[in-house]
Amino acid sequence: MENGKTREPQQKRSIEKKNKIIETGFTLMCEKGYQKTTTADIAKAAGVSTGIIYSYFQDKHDIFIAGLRLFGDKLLTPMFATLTPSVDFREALSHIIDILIEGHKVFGNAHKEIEALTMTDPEVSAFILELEDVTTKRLVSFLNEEGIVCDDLLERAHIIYNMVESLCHEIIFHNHEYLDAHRMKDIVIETVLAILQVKEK
Amino acid sequence: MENGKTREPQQKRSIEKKNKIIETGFTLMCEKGYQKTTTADIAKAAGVSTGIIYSYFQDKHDIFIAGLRLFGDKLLTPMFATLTPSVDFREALSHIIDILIEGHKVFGNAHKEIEALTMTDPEVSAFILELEDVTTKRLVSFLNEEGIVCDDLLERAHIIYNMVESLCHEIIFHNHEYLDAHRMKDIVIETVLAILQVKEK
Amino acid sequence: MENGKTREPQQKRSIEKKNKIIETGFTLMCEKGYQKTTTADIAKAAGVSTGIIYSYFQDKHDIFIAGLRLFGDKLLTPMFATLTPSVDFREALSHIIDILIEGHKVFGNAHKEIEALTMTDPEVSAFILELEDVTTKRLVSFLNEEGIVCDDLLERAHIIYNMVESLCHEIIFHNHEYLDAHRMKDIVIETVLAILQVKEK
Amino acid sequence: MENGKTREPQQKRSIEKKNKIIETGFTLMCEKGYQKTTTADIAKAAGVSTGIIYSYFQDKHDIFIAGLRLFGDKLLTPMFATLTPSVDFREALSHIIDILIEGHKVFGNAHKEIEALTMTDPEVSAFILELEDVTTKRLVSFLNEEGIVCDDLLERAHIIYNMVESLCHEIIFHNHEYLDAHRMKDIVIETVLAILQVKEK
DNA sequence: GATGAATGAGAATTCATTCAT
DNA sequence: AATGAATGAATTCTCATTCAT
Repeated sequence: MENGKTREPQQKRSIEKKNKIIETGFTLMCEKGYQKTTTADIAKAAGVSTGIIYSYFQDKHDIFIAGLRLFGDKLLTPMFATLTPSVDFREALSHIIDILIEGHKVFGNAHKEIEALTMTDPEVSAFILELEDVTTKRLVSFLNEEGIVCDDLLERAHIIYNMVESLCHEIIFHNHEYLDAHRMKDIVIETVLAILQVKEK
Repeated sequence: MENGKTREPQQKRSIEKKNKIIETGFTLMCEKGYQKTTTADIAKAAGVSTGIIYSYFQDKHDIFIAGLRLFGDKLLTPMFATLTPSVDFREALSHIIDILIEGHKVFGNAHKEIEALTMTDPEVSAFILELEDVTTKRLVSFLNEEGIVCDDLLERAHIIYNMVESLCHEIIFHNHEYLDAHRMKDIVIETVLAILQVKEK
Repeated sequence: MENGKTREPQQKRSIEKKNKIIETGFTLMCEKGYQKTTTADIAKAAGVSTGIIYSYFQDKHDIFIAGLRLFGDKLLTPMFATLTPSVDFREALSHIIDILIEGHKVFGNAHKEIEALTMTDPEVSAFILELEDVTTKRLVSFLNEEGIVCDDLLERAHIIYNMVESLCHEIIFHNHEYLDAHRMKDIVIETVLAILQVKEK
Repeated sequence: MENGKTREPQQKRSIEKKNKIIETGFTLMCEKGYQKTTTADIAKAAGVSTGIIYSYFQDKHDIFIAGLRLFGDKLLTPMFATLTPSVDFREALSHIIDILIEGHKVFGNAHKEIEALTMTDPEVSAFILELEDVTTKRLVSFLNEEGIVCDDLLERAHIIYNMVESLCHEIIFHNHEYLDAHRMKDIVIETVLAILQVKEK
């Protein structure tokens, strides 16, 4: 943790400043892209000097990782909170999707940027894989609790994960005019049920 | 088209050289990332001088776009060729997925890189949307030919498209150790059939 | 002296603190080099805040100068104390050399660093020249007391000074494996006597 | 040699440019000090862009090392050429000193700067030690040829080396007004003879 | 048409110094 | 008096692009 260069802010004021840098910096990186966001941009947007950034972070990359963790938590926490046993599974699924959409909005454009960095940056790669793992496995254990057990549940859970994720993207960015997001949501719910019911036979 | 700077090569030799730059450059960008690939890298890998690149392309970005078009075609052509009426739909689906996996291998890491650029670069964004549109719509018309007709077929086709895409990624990169790619393929086929059969009732 | 910015500490506590900064700072600068020693390094090593340094010193350079004066005195005082009339000149010379070696150890690497700064920094330059002057002249007056008088005694004294200095360096740092420091000391003593005896004829 | 970043100029024009950078850069570093000389300064003084510097050198330090080698040769070559058997040893000595003075003028202020860097920079350190070794050993073999043989000749040679060096400095910079350089030269010659004659007994 | 040396704007990072607390 | 967080000018180094040959 300690590297002799960066320091952990102790005072409330400084902690806020550090968080401000993470939030503003990460947001900027997600909006403009990692490469196109300069440390000067981040400093300006966060209302601090360039120097202070290097008191709290080793480099630009470090800010990105910090942002990743912060927003990763913001995404997972409410989602996991939703995965409680429920009488109406369909209803629960609909709710989970809504939660995920909200969570994804936090990341915004970041998702693509993060996935691109995944390819070249081992630290980002590790984080995003971990995120997918945790989510998939949490989903599996939830399904187990719901009484759904089968060999390939991990695979099914992952397919569901990807399907919900692309649904989120479509809903958030509405990239394709000819697609109706609400219809998609309904189809996804149907499909998820189909994926899981297959095994209930 | 003409901008007074770049020129369209007329001679066979020059056309080959231009294509070499596109292929080598695009491949490099996909492997190392757009930003981390320098024009010097591209020139060296393509066996040309840095200067000549600017005879054929306006800038680095232009090479990427050209690569996108070239490989877009390489991806779509064989895929579309496969979508011919068939007695065994399940068999056809399996074949399509295999073709797509092959097609995705061509892009390799590019996919993520391209999607990241999508966020900031309108030209890339337009291209990738166009690609998704063409694919989705072609899939829809194929399904229509197969006798599958319904209101939300576009949405269903898009969901299928995304599901197949993430399957491709998992198979190519095998990011998650705990997932069995072949099982995933089977589930995807099943699920696609489920998505489409719902409407056959 | 007063510049409206720095102040002369009155309290015992403050005087100690100022001296601590000079000693620690100067030592650090001599070990790591002037440029590579940051004010943060000095503050940390001296156990004070970076801010307080600027209460006692105008800038980093000022600390170096202060260190120079402090250690200059530490070097000269014992050396001069040794230069007392003696029956055995050779014995006295040997003792002087030992004293000088001790004195040089205090400076350590500083010597080179100081001499380098001499070239660009007038204040350092003036100080080091003054040091050499005082030493040379003190040596001359000592020699005079010993009955050695001649026109070019200043020049001879300076040559002796340089010879002893490079002997000190060799003994302290032992840069050249193939040189025997003790042999060198003997040769230097012999040579010094030779330099001076010439004039005794 | 090859590091994939810097390249060795092939064309006459480029070789001249590279040498210009070394000479101008090294001179500047010697005049203003290593740290105070920026790459921008060097580029400006050499009449080139900052970028081209990094085509030929890895960094600023690399330029310094290159300068060291270049001027090291300029110093040693004429000196070694002078060390030929001679009837009049005193005359030869006087000539050697003159040659060394000329050689040292090339380095100018560099000497002190180099010696300071010696303390912190292993590469500079290695170079300067090598230079001293080569010179000392060459002097010893010359003395052997002249018929001077004794156990501690290396030590004597090194003392002579240092004595001549400080003489050079005094003559070039004339730091101490009260010293007469010509008198010093005479004393040095006398002393050198004394150092060597001791062994002729 | 082709080359690759040269350019220089731009980015990350450092650190002496200041200043709010 | 003392602190140490904050500043921002200054510096090194990179690389897309140009241009003399």
